[in-house]
Amino acid sequence: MSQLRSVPTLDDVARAAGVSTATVSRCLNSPERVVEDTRKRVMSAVEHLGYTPNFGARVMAARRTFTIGAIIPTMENAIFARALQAFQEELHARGYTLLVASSAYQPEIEEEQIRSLVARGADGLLLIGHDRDPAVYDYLKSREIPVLSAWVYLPDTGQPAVGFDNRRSMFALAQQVIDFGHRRIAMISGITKGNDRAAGRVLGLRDALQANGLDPEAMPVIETPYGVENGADALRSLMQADARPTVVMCGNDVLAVGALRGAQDMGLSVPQDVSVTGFDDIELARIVTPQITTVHVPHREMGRKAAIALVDMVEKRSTGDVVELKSTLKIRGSLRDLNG
Amino acid sequence: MSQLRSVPTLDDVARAAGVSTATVSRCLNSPERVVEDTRKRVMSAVEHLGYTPNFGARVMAARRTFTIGAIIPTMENAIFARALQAFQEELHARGYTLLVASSAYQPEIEEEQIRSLVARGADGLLLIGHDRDPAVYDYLKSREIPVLSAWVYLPDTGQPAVGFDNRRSMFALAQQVIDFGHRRIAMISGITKGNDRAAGRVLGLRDALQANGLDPEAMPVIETPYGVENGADALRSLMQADARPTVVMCGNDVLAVGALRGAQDMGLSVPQDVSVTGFDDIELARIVTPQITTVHVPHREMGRKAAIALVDMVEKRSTGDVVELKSTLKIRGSLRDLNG
DNA sequence: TTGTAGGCGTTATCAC
DNA sequence: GTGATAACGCCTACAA
Repeated sequence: MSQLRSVPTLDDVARAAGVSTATVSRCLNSPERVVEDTRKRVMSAVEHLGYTPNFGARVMAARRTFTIGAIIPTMENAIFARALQAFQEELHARGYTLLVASSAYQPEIEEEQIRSLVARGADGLLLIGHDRDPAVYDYLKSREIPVLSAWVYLPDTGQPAVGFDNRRSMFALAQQVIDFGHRRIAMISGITKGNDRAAGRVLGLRDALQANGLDPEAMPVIETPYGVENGADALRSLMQADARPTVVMCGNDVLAVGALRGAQDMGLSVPQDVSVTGFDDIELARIVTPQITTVHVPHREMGRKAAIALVDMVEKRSTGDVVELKSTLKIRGSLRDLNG
Repeated sequence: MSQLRSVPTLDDVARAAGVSTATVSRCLNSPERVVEDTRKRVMSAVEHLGYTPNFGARVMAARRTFTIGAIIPTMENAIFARALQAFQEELHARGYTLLVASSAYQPEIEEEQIRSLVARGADGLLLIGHDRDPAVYDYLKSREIPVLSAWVYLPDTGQPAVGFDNRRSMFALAQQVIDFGHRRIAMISGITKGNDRAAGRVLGLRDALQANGLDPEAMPVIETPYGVENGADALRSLMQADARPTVVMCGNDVLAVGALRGAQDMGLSVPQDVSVTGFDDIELARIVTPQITTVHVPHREMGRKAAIALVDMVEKRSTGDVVELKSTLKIRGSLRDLNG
C-alpha cells in the first residue's frame, strides 16, 4: 500500500526491468554504454513507474548540482530581468537550473547571498560587476567555484567577464553631446560605492570633458539610488542652480525618465529648455515623450553569452575569458543639437 | 596537503571540537538540545574551519530541500518581478531559497518546468493562476508537493491561492468607465487561452456591459500577446472601424501604454479623441502622458503573503487557504469623463 | 555489457 | 546531554 504512494527509486526501476541499479544509472547518464535491448527495457520501466532521480542523492554521489547561482542587484529593473531571462534560457538548454538572489545593491547582502548559494551547492556563480571585497574571491577560489562577472569589461582585473566598457560607452555618448554644442553638462549618477558600472559611467563623462578642454571638476554630479522619483528630485535641484545646465546626463534610463518627468513638472520642456540622456536603452526609453537618447546595451546577448561562458568554466572547458560586447548610441528626441 | 584544500565536513568539526558528529549536527539544527559549554566549543570549531553543511547530504538525510519553486510567465514584466522580489525576501527570512523558472505563457513549457523543479526537490511550488491540465495537479498531489496559486481569487476551485478577483476588478473599472458616459467600448486583451487572469478580465468587462443594458457580444475585442507594440497595433485596427470606440480598455498596462502610443502615432489625442485604461498599475502607468487609468494590484503584498502561506503549507501548519487581496481603481488622465 | 559494493555527508533513532 | 550507527538514493570504480 504505502509502497504505491511513495516515490520510486533506482532500485524499483532495476527490479522492474530485471537489471542492476548500475545499469539503470548508466541508461540515464551514459546510454551509449548500454546495449539497446536492455536500454529499452529499462527506459520503459522508468516511464511506467514515473521515476525521477532523487536530487539530493544525485548531488551527493556526483558531487555537483547542475545549478548555477546568479546574484543581481534587483529584479525590479527590466535590464536585469531581461538578461536573466536569456541567461536562464541558455542554462536550461544546457541542463542547468538557475538559482537567483538579489542584493539590493548592498555588499553585505550580496556576500550573504553568495555564501548561501555556495552552501546550496551552486556549481558556478554569476555576479554583476567586479567591485567587491577580495575576500569574497578568495573564498570562492578556496571552494573552487567558478565566478563570472557580467555588465563590465575591465580586462586589467583579469577576472572572467562578459560585458561592455561602461566608461568608454559613456565617453562616446558624452562626445556626441559635446559635438552637439553642449558645454554646461550635469550628471545624475547612481550610487557609485560598490558599483563599478555606475562609477565607470561617471569617469567616462569626465574623460570626455577633459578631452574636449572642459573642466571635469566643475561638473555638477548628484549621486542618488536608481529610481524615477530620485531622478526627478535630482533634476529639480540641478535646475535650481545659478548656471543651469543645457543637458543632464543620467546614469541609467530610470533616472533619465525621472529627470524628464521632473523637468516637465517644473514646466520645462525637453529638449528645448534642457536635454536629458540615459543609459541602457530599456523599453521605457522609447515610450516616454520625447524618446530618450541613450546607450543601447545588448542585455539578452549578455545573458546568453554569460551562460555559455559560465557553463564552459564549470565543465572545465575554459578557465574564464574576458568577453567584450559592444554598446551603441541611440540618439533620440530628448537630446537637442544646439548647432542645428 | 589535500586535506587543507578540501571543504570541511561534519567529521572535521566533530574531531576539532572533540565531540561526535551527532552533537555537531544538533548544535546546528536544534541548539537548545545541547549544553551551552559544548555548544560554544563546537560553534567556534565551525567558525574556525569555515564549515558549511553539504547541501546534497543534508537534503538526502532530512528529506527536504528548503527550496521553493516559482514558475512565472515571464520575468520581463515588472509586476512579476516585483511580486517575486517580495516573495523571495519573505522566503529568505524563513530560511528558504527560491528557484525560479519562466514559462513564456506556454503550458507545455510550464509543465516541463514543474517537473524540473520537482525533480530538484522543491518543497513547494508557486504558480500563477489555476488554469492548467488537471493531470499536473494529480502529479503534484502524488508527490505530496504543496502548490499555491497567485494572481487569482476563484474560491470555487478550492485550490489554495493568494490573489485578487480579476473579473470583479475589471467589472469595477468598467462600471466607472460607463458611469463616465462611455458606451462604445472596445477591449484589447492578452491571450486568454491558458490564462485565467486575462480571461477573467474580459468576463468582468462583459458583465459590466450586461449589467448596464449594453450588448456584451457587440463589443470589439482584440486578443494579442502582451507587449507595447501589440497594444499599438491593436489600437490602430480598432480605430479604423466605422464606429470608433470612445474608450479602449486594455488587459494590462503594457498593452495600455502601447495603445496610448498607437493613438498618438495616429495623431489622436488621449483622452480627447479616445480614452485608454490599463490594469496592474505598474510604474509605467504613471510615467507616460497622460497617466493611465488602471486597477492597482498589491503585487508586493501578494508576493509576501504567498511566501507565508506556502511555507505554512510546506511545514504543515496549514493545508492551503484561499486568500483574497483587494485591488483598487486609479482614475487618471487617460480616461475622459464624458459628462464633465 | 552488466553486476557488485563502497562511499558520499547528513540526520535521526536509539542506547547510554 | 551525548555518542554510535543505520539509513537516505545514487554514482562509479572494479570485477566478472
